[in-house]
Amino acid sequence: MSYRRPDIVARAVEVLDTYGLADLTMRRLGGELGVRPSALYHHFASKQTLLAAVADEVLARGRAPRDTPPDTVPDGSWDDRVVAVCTELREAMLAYRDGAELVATVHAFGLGAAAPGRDLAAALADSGLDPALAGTATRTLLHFVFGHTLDEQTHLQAGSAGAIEDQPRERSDFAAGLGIVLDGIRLRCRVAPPPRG
Amino acid sequence: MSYRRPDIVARAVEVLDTYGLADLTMRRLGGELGVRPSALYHHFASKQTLLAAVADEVLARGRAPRDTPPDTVPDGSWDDRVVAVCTELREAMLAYRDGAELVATVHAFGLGAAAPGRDLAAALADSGLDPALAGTATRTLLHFVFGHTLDEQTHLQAGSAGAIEDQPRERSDFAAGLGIVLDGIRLRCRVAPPPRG
DNA sequence: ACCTGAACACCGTTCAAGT
DNA sequence: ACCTGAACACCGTTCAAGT
Repeated sequence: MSYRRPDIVARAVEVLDTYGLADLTMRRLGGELGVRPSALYHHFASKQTLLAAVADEVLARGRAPRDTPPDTVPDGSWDDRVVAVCTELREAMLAYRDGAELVATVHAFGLGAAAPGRDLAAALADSGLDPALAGTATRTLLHFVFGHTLDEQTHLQAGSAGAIEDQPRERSDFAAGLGIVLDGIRLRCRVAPPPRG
Repeated sequence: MSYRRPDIVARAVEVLDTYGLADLTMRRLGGELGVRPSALYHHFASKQTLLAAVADEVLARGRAPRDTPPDTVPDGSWDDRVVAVCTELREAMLAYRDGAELVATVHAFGLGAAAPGRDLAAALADSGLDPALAGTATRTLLHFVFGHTLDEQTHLQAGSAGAIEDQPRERSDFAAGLGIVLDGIRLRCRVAPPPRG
């Protein structure tokens, strides 16, 4: 049974948060679990597969509890939902050391971390945009959130001293950047020209 | 004299393009140069420093020849120049295997690849945007170009077979995504409402 | 100044063999 | 089914010693 997989992933999250992504090695994780590194290959085909599972776990933990059942249509306007998904994604990655680097890498290589993209696509499906443009918009939003949060976390972790005054600047920068992308999208989903005044 | 540094970087670009970023190791590069790996540490303090130099070389080679002297104000409207810088950045990274991964990583860690950011900031300085927003806009554009091109190059290199039909789809997707971000920026730099008609 | 030789402290992955 | 033991083919980096 794949019954120990969750335990291995949970330990891997601990190692990630404590020592960083560079020190999350198969040998170190094995040592932490009291097991030879080769034993891990009975549960995961490769290190990349393991990292994908860790990225998905980080995202799952950062997911706000939804009071609506899974197959209910989410409430709120499509753009409010886009902001919610992007904000949640950023916060999920910031919650663990090197979280942004891990999730962005796993996503870039197509191994996992696909949930935020699905959520964004679902929200944009209600925007009235044609499917091709909605796909472009989804990817553009993801690139923004990944890129911004990677920068933010790198700078945050670089100087633990100056982190106190960097945090608010970056926080508003996230909102401002997201606003830029979102307005560009909004401009394309009105069939009629925007109302003047 | 640092007279061999350019030779080392040139060889490193060859190794990158032939074998990929994962195989661009100090040991392999040393072997390619007929030298022990430890000899490289007389020219570069670390592998990261070397990679930064390689990234800057890739960007320099992709730079279109400018017929204007360095300290001349570039011609064209600010947004045309933004499109030019982003297009050139994408093409420079696509010109070498794993170019996007290399340049994006070096930039994220703040080790190099700073020229495109400077060029974008210079263009946006003429947009009438206030400096803080211009900084946000610069970073948002960079995140888009890095993220898009990383995706594009990964998919391009994954299937060499289907690359023929993927290329045009991605090419127009780049223009479309850039258009979204650029329109969001334009919306913020008009003090007066846009002229109707 | 530039490079060698040799070492240090690691990696991911495979696989026969044990239980 | 799950893990050990041992190996294979590598890493980045340091540093005394050579020329």
